[in-house]
Amino acid sequence: MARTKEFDRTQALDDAIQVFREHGFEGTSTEMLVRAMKIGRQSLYDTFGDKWKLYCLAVERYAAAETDAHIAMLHGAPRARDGIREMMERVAENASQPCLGVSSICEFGQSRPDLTAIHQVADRRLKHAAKQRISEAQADGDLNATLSTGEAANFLFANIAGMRIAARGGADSAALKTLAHLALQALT
Amino acid sequence: MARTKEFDRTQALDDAIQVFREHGFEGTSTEMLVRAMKIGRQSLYDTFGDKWKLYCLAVERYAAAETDAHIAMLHGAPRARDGIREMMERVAENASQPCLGVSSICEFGQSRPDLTAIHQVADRRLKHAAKQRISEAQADGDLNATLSTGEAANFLFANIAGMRIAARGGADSAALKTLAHLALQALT
DNA sequence: TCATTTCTGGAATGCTTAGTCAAGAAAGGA
DNA sequence: TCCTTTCTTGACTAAGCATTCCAGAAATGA
Repeated sequence: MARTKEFDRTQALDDAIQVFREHGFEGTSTEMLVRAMKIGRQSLYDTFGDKWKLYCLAVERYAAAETDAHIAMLHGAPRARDGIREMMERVAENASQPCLGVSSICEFGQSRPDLTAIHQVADRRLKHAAKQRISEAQADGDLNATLSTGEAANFLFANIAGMRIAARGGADSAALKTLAHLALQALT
Repeated sequence: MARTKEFDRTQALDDAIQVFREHGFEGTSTEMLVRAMKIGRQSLYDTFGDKWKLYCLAVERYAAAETDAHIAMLHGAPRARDGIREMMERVAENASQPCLGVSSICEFGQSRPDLTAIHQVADRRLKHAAKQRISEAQADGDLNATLSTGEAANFLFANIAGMRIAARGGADSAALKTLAHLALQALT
């Protein structure tokens, strides 16, 4: 068998993610995709099926990467509370680029079961890690121990989404940092 | 001059708002609009110009009404802190329907100056009212007076957006109420 | 060199879209 | 009654869309 030219699927998918982040699903045409991905139209359809499947793959990959990054921050400091702060601060620093997770939830809500399933997988994993770390911080006396860890985690995630909307609406870096700080302080 | 049949522009615009809330700009076709608005296609173009102008009008009207409702809640109780709480609780109660403000910011970011201008008008008005009421609550000793009123207002707005994203992602009413409560408590 | 495989790019298909046009129905004033 | 205005309806145009088809280029193993 002859092994022949192969484009980098992962790179192409990352390029697609960038386009979907900026323009959403409906706002993105296949023309925009093939240009950004630098592959032929046929390769796109052969490799990814169709536009919707590609979008789902993009959301899945983005969510996994984003979850990894959140968890890495959560565990990036010995003290649990510092880890939580680093997670929130990283969001503030990266919020100038739109979030595909927020965008896809906003665009489709719960109307597409396959998309909802993708979100749930990432959500569960992140929530599990966050609850653990929140629990630790509570044990350290750094966070209010009367709060349920699940509620505290939900609050952090809602604030992350809020920060990202604020950023997309024009909030500057300093304002985002303040939001991150206030969200963390709320759990103290 | 003969006054003749006239459809209700305001009602038609409200119908358009409903469609745009659910499907966004790109996800809405003129076919969906004329059906929902119960007017002829020609009437739509004669009255509102084109799809984009109709969308801007819808966002503007929605933002004005939503701002009015927020402000009404803010002033719905003698004690400033209660007014702020009522604003947050109303959001929790109404969050099952998607927010056109969040949606349009998510879909277009800062890329359309006319849309950005519409948001800014509503934002400024709401922020002004919120800052006043926050300031009162601080004077009452109900809110942490070391916080800048602007930062506190931004925090509340970010939490409103976060609650709405959470709701669109499937959060139930109890979870939203908890988010509202935590956001308010954060400013104490 | 040749064969095999994969990617490319343009052309074609068929559907959907936004927006226009034109004929006529509805409604009320004169 | 007739006239004027506004709304409706369906047909139409022209562009854009996702997707498929096809001919050939690129790349590599034999």
